[in-house]
Amino acid sequence: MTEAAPVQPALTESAPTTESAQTTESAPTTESAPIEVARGRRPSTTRAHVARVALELFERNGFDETTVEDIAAAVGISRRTLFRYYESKRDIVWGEFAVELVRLRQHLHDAPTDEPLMDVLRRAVVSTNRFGAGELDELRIRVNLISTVPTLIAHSALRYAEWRQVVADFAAERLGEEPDDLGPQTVAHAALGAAMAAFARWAHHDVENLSAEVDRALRLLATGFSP
Amino acid sequence: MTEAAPVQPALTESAPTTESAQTTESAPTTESAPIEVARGRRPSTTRAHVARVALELFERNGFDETTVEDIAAAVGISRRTLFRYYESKRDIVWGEFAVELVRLRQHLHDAPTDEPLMDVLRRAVVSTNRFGAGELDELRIRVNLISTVPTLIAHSALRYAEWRQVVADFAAERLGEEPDDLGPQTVAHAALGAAMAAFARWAHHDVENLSAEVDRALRLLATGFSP
DNA sequence: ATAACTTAGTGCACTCGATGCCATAATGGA
DNA sequence: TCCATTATGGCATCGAGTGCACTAAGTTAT
Repeated sequence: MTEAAPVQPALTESAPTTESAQTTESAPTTESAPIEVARGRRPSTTRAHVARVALELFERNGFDETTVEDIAAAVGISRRTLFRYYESKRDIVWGEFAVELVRLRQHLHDAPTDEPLMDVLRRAVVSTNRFGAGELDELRIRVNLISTVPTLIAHSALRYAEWRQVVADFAAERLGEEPDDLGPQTVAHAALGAAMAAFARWAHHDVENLSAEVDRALRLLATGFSP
Repeated sequence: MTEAAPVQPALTESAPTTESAQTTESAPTTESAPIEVARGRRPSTTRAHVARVALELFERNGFDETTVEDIAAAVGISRRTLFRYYESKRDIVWGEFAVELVRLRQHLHDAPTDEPLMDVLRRAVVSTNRFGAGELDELRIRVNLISTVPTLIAHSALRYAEWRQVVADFAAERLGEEPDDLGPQTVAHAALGAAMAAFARWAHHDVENLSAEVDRALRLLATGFSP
């Protein structure tokens, strides 16, 4: 009955208030790539805006009660177009998860090789899950949905599998094994579990500091539960 | 990309070969209940038979490629009736998981109170996941599906949440905390992770002994990954 | 035997998420 | 202006579920 999202993305872009999109957000700051000028028809909205509108509907009326049609209408696009912004209705709740994964992988990769495995892991997870005060409200909504709505609990398994892969790859390198071996896999699964537990408690209970909770959970894991 | 089912049920009933169901399987051996005689129309098939037929189709043509219509036709019942045997197409793959959960809870409950937490847990998980030689083939198919097909990977999260609840309840009692507290939750998540990792390796790789693998994973967990 | 009750099976209509296809709109560049 | 490019939108279709009303096949009581 208790689930959570160990990683959650923040909102980045701005929300078009009027249908007429601002000409401001034209330059995509993709580093180390030739500065291509936007060609073709401009998108009429952004992923972030779609997410914001959808989350509000989800919170107000419930996830299952909100149809894709409803969301599309609220955003001001067609149902078909909505599916071009997000692969599925469920994915809206996960936002820019893929970006988070890249950050996590980078963190793990950059850690000093003499730092103990579980220490690196803990620092990396805590670090990639730092959020500004302005992001916390929406994050709570997301985490609450993900850990509460059956459809989303189910969907979460797919995202978590990706997260574990990142951790397993790292653990494999450290342990001198293959990512599919028992060691790396168990580390990945267990670390995910610890992080999920921390997130769930932060979202549902009276826990103030998310980072601290994640830190605690991963420290607990490193003890083997035998104090 | 790597998932697994920590617990999987065995087949129990027999498969009606002909449409005319055998009058043999009439007495439901529900222990400690008044021996009620079957009333009303007799079921035309069994959950186990449906599962067997469906799994064969899944294995041959793939899970997503097999429609509920296909399964119903192969079993010899209508689509509507199929949904009275199983809540969803996905649930067919999970078989009698609920029964397994009861067994696990019982095991944990019956353990001597002076035995260390992680020892009890390990023994219980290993014990509830012992399968006879005759069941292994079908179990492998189930586990392979569950850990491979995205739809099923997703669905697994719901079942795993139930499994964790059982473990968390037990851990909570041992640790003198609430099931929702960080300790029990982390134990539950981590234990599930370890078991999943073991199952995945058993199903996908050249691992012979499932029980031994589960045992190894849970021992590893108890070390805190710091050899 | 027959009526009454109980349980299982079925057909039908309908909702909703998702997807493929194709036409159309908007935009920058030649 | 015409072209290449990119976004949007409508439409048809599929497949999983679900609610409902009705039929079929049993058992029990009269």
